[in-house]
Amino acid sequence: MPELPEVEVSRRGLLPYLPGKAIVGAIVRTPRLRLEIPSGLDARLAGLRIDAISRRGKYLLFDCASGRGGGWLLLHLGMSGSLRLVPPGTPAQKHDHVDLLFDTTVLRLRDPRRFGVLLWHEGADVETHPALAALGIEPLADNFDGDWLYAATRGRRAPVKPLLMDHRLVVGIGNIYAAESLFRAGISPLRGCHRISPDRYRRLAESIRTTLEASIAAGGSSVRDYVHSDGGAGCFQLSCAVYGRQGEPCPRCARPVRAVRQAGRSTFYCPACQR
DNA sequence: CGTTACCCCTGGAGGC
DNA sequence: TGCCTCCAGGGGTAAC
Repeated sequence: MPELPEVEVSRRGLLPYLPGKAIVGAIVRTPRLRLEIPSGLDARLAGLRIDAISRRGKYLLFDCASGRGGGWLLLHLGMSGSLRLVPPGTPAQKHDHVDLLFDTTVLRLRDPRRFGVLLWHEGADVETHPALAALGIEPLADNFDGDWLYAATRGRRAPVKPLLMDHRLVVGIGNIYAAESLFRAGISPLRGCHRISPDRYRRLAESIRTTLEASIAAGGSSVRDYVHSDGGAGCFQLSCAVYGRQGEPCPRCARPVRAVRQAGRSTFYCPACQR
């Protein structure tokens, strides 16, 4: 479920509760996620304090670097991961793999498909961690714009959609927001990135930014619910224009939305509105 | 470089 | 009711 907006909404949902709190311990029920959770996490975390929670791409970064033996907790929610805050003693349900224990609350990670990742980085310089070092630009950063995209795609010929989803180039854009951003920009997902003008790249960068920001804002309206409930509220708050709508009328021209397969993923677009 | 296939996992939907 | 196949919002690797 999580692309950048969902991760950011989760982060904001935790901000009122966790920073400044001491970690009492950790319970790892299932060490085998996509990568193995480092052993001894409980001993390593106990006594550390979470000073801040940041985000890099789809990674949530818990800054526990201030104390002796401190470092950073890196969390990727994969395809099906979600976080919730529950009262201490709340029984774990199926797929509740990890608890971070605080004195008055528990941060619980649920991830049915176990494509998530939970890693520990010793020391303060988290950006050097291998999972983060090769990541591309943040699409909500000030220096991300059409000119940047245009320059970054010179010398490449791949279709634009798989490129948008390549986190070595731009982070955080998954299958849904790639499709929605391209629809808003009027660009075909099949178009080679070398055949898009600077003007159209500007429009695309703007579409990416506004799509992500609108989604965060929509999820943000129910941040508490997202983190505190056991439902998926916070996702899908914005209806999609083309994603998942194969055969349905395009919201702009009413011709049927088409589905194709690119790089092993479903792509939805309007062949009339997107060129 | 770009594309494809396959891997990690579970669960839901739909066909029979 | 079961059993089968396909699909899913992520990402890594290897092969061609």
